[in-house]
Amino acid sequence: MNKLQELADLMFPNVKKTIADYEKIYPERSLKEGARVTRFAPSPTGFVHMGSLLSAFEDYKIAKDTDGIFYLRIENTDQKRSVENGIVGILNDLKNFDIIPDEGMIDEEHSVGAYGPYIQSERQEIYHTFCKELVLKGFAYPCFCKPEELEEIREIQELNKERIGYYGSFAKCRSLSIDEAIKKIKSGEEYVVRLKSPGNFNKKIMLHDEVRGDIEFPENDLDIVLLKSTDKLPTYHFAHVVDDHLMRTTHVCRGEEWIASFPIHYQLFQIFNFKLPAYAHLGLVMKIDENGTRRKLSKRKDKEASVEFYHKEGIPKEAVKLYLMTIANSNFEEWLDNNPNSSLDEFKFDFKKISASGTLFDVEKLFNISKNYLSRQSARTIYDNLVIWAEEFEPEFASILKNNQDYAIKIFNIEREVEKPRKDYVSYSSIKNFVFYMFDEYFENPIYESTKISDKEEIKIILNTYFAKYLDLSNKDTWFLKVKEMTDELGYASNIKEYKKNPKNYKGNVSDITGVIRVALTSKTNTPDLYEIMKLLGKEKIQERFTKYINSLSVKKSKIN
RNA sequence: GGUCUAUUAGUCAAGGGGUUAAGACGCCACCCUCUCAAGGUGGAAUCACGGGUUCAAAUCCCGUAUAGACUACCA
Repeated sequence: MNKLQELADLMFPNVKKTIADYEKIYPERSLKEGARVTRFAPSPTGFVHMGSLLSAFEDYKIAKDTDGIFYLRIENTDQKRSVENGIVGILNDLKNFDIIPDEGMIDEEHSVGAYGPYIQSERQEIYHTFCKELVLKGFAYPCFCKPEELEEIREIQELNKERIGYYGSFAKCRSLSIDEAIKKIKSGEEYVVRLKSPGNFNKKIMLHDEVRGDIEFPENDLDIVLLKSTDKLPTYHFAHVVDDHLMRTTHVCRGEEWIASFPIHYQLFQIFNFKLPAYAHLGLVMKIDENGTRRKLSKRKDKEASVEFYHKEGIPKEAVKLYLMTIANSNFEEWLDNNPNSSLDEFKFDFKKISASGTLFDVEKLFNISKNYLSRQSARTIYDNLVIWAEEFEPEFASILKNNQDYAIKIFNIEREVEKPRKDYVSYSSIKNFVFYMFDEYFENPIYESTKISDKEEIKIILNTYFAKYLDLSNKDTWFLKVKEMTDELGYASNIKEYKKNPKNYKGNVSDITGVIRVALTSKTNTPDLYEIMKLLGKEKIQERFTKYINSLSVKKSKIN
């Protein structure tokens, strides 16, 4: 038996299969011409954040636009980062945005699809088979360097202003004889498995990126770690190459942070003689941090990075999706404008329209999209979704809504379901502030905003006159005519233009009058259409609230005196 | 330090040799209007800098600057 074989057997005693066996188990997919296979490959470290959601979404679209396959692979080779129920969490977040994988994990333990296991911790045997073959071919070797030694190498490199890394003459264990390696392993020394890189840093290679075009890199000459020491689980680089080859991924669409390791991945594909998939490196989602500089949106530090944040805010997921689409493909907004009634599935992604530069996450824009989205929903839809949201985040409001279903829907229908609907709700969480005054439960001790007319006696006259003689809700136009009539009678201008010309001739104008009525009924100076509000409130409540308002004024006065 | 990427208004961006340099969000003004939210009209605001190439450069080339990513037995 040759020495290399002995070493390989010692390192991987349990490997029974060969790469060729796996090639048979996972044959090339028979998909129609041009169909793309993509994947989303997160670590189960908790919620999906905006950046990865965007990337998942692009992967999904890129596959679906061609009737291809989109699958979910869980990258849990770093066991200490894994979080309980992390997979279900990811699945739920994706599902929430209608991203349903065709293959991959479906819960913490199970998966569907013929190219599994789809969780890396269960692919150990595969990685070892591939790695063993590398050892046999002289492309991988055990490295016994301790962390301190690596640190030392690094310090020397920094001191001499040399390139940092484990390569060339710095790669001590590379030149270890096979016998020595065997001896060390037998004596129980800890080791990692490293790539014996055949690359030359002074040689250039040209790699193609679907988003950025051709990029020139130096060849990789780093002896990167393939298998980690303690559990012999693969590193990202190695797992990526093995998995994406065996799962027959055609398009690797991932964040820009990976672009620097592209030469490593290319080299591994070369060594194995595997077909290189197409790569697309997406611009990162950024934010401005406290120091005023841009940085990658961070899962840990930025609350707005989490999908959960928008859920709490009550931003409809459809709006988040629309926003993601607008930052994902630059021509999406235009397409939406031209195809307002088409299904989003009809929009096709284009690599050329994916931005290469990082995008600042723009919450204002999201709010605007959300506002427009909500304005197009029916009152019933608003009601249903609001109740669902409120049950989770504002239970009291939820029960009020449920006890007054028909009434609530009528409220939401004010200036809705018309050609140019009202646009004031930006999120479910914002709705209560727009409608609370319609419910007596929230109108027990209203805080009245101040009006232009502040004299109590005058207010009393206005409200009493209005209630006694001019409260006619039979028709919006006649109602307003009545209001104008009263305005003139009380010495105010019913015509605002007229008033502006000669303000001295009047005590005020019609908006001052309606202002008083509005505040009396709602406590607010700004509300939707007064006529609609009064119709819903009804005569009895109007009277009640007028009285309440007038009383509140006297209370205030006596307090001041 | 090294490698790579990016750079068009406050933000997202179109445009890839000749354009009055699109559009969206935001901002401002006016119009409409019973108040808002809208809607309408208009406006301010952009090609990072320096050199080339060219009759002509935001666009091509070379530098520089700035920002970001990577440079882990994290992904």
